[in-house]
Amino acid sequence: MTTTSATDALEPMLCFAVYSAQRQIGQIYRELLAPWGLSYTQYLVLIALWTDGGLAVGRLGELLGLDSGTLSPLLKRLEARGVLTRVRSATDERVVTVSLTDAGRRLRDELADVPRCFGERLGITQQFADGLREQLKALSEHAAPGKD
Amino acid sequence: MTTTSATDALEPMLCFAVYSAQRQIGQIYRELLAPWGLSYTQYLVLIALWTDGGLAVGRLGELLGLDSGTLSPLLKRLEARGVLTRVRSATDERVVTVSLTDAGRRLRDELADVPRCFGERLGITQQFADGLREQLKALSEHAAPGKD
DNA sequence: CACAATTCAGTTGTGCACAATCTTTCTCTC
DNA sequence: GAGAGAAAGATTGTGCACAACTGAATTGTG
Repeated sequence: MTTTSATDALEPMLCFAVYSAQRQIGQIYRELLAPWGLSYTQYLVLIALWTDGGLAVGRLGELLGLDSGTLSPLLKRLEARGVLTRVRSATDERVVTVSLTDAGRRLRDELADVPRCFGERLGITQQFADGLREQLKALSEHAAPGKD
Repeated sequence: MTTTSATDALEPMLCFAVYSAQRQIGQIYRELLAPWGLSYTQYLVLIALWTDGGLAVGRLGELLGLDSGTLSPLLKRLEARGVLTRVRSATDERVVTVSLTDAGRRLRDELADVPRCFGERLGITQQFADGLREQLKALSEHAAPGKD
């Protein structure tokens, strides 16, 4: 018995646990956001913009940890959908400022239930979620490049 | 003061913590695996095959939680690199069995240090890693679709 | 046996993530 | 103010993840 299976090799790896959890979470959000045709990353961008209107692309990238290679096409798609506008700054022509349209602001109300639905789908207590989040934050801080 | 910034909206979200952690982990593996030109997912496939030689594509997918849409091209690339072979089963022509070549088995030794290097880069204790892994596992089990 | 349903892998299409590169604009220094 | 360097965003190219579909092989049922 207990023939060594590949499961035994993968299961003890922290990285695999994070990788799997992230993909399951992505799956839940995919279902929750499907009615609006939004991806998880697009949802994160909206959250940022609901709080801070008029963000530069670079600032948005800092907040989400994404570069222009990811954000540029993503923002273009959201603009094409009429959710936001991309306007080149008058004072610094290099900067593009991203702002929500009325439709984009309306999404805030329409998507108001998403966090609650996500919590229900996970079925964990707030304490558990907060504890896990704190530990992941600590992990991220350790892993951070620590710019020499 | 304390003008509400988008950071305050993103930081309390567990999903964002997992998302960020996963991408940081991916970054570390990208650097560690760069000398071999392997992606993280390719590395996971190798781990599975080092333990269980001769896996069907479907079984590999079960282990990693990936479908053929992801695995087929990935395995094709690894086959082109001479790391593994894909052979259609004689007893059931639908099944393709994936096996390591000698070169693929040699990678096991060459990559033996990767887990240790990863642990060092994270700079956390084994206890912390294990605790986190257990919690993520619990999260995944809660999140699992629970096939009705 | 026939044939409907299922299974397995592959393919297609979309979007994200990231490295590398490019262009434009700005800034700094002389 | 001219030119070197930096900064901001876009573009290109690669690979992963996943939905949807295709085609071939197998299984189950009558």
